[in-house]
Amino acid sequence: MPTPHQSRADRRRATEARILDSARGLFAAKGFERTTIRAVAAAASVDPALVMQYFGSKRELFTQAVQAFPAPLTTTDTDALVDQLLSSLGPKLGGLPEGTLVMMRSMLTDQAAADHVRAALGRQIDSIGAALPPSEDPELRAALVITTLLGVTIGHQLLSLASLRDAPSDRIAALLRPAIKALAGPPG
Amino acid sequence: MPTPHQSRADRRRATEARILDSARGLFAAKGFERTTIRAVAAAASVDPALVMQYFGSKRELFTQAVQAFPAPLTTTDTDALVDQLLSSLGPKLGGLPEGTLVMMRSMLTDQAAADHVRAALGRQIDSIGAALPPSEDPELRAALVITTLLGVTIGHQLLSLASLRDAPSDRIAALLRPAIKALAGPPG
DNA sequence: CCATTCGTTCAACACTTGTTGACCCACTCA
DNA sequence: TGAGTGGGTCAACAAGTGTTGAACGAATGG
Repeated sequence: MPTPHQSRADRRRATEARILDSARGLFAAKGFERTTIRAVAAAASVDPALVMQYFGSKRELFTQAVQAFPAPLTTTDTDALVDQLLSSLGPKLGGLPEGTLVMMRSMLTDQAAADHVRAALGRQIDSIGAALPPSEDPELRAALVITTLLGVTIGHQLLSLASLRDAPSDRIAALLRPAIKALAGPPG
Repeated sequence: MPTPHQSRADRRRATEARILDSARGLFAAKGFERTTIRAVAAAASVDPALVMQYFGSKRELFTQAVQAFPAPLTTTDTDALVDQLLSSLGPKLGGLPEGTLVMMRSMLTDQAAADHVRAALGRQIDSIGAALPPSEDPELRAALVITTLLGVTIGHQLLSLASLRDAPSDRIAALLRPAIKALAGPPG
């Protein structure tokens, strides 16, 4: 049912966006391997061949669906840094962009996704490590901060652990804050 | 080259064990989907059909390769509990059984693995929640403790983040301890 | 020493996957 | 109105998957 008052170019952009959305949803839910071009096409009410024509390959579709992992943060104030990190967990429910979930879902079973995540987390770790109060191993502390948040996010968003799903996210943040601060370094 | 002084039954058990080992290694490295029966068979220097005859199906092979997720812990002393949890991260390098890594590798992309992990973590959370000092949300605190350790383990064992790979694991444990205690509850 | 078990292999099936090239037809535009 | 662009579909291929049934051949046991 073609929406009226829409130019051919508009329709094309719309179709392309619809495909990309379906892909993101499926990749986020099932990962790279288990998401099939045919399923994406069906979800977008389109022929599989069209997906190929627009995106070239399944891999290319994946990278377009992912876009970017969160950019590294920079703050010199530890408290502000912690707040910023915690807010990325989701002010309400599922606060991080779907493209990020797509990456996380596939990072344990797809080489390309793993490389991407390793690099992105590495950048975050460096940037946080530099912002932490002086201590013996700022980079290791930063890595532990990041992996802690990673674990909580996985349990919450990807595994849907009941205890986390049912908890208000500001409560989660409140409980997490002292732990993150403890990891970050010497009080003060 | 058949080892002499080995009965037919012995050889059969040896072959079966060799297949299971190859399977565990591949499942742990690449996950359920990307591990093929043919690859397992090749790694065990055996025909693919033999794998089927011994294990029935790829799924069955997987569950046999996994065996059990860590059993829930029970201790009433918080400090001892924390120590026990930290030691599961690996006294030296990679302290947890390969079967556990197999599960973790596939939990984000395989429904059965996800269910298994959810259940196992749920049990751990319950058990830890009951052992925690009285507070408002013992179960939520327990969930955060577990997911924190999960995240660090993933970063360390499955993603091989450089900052974690290069760190002595007792240093990791030392940095983690205060954070876990902060999550566990009120000091005392 | 022969019949038989049984560990093991061979060859094939049925199916799904990513990917491709030919084709159709509604819309644009001159 | 009539040619032509281009969004979209159809049908098929080649490769790889889990899985199966028949067959082989060395060790066994009577």
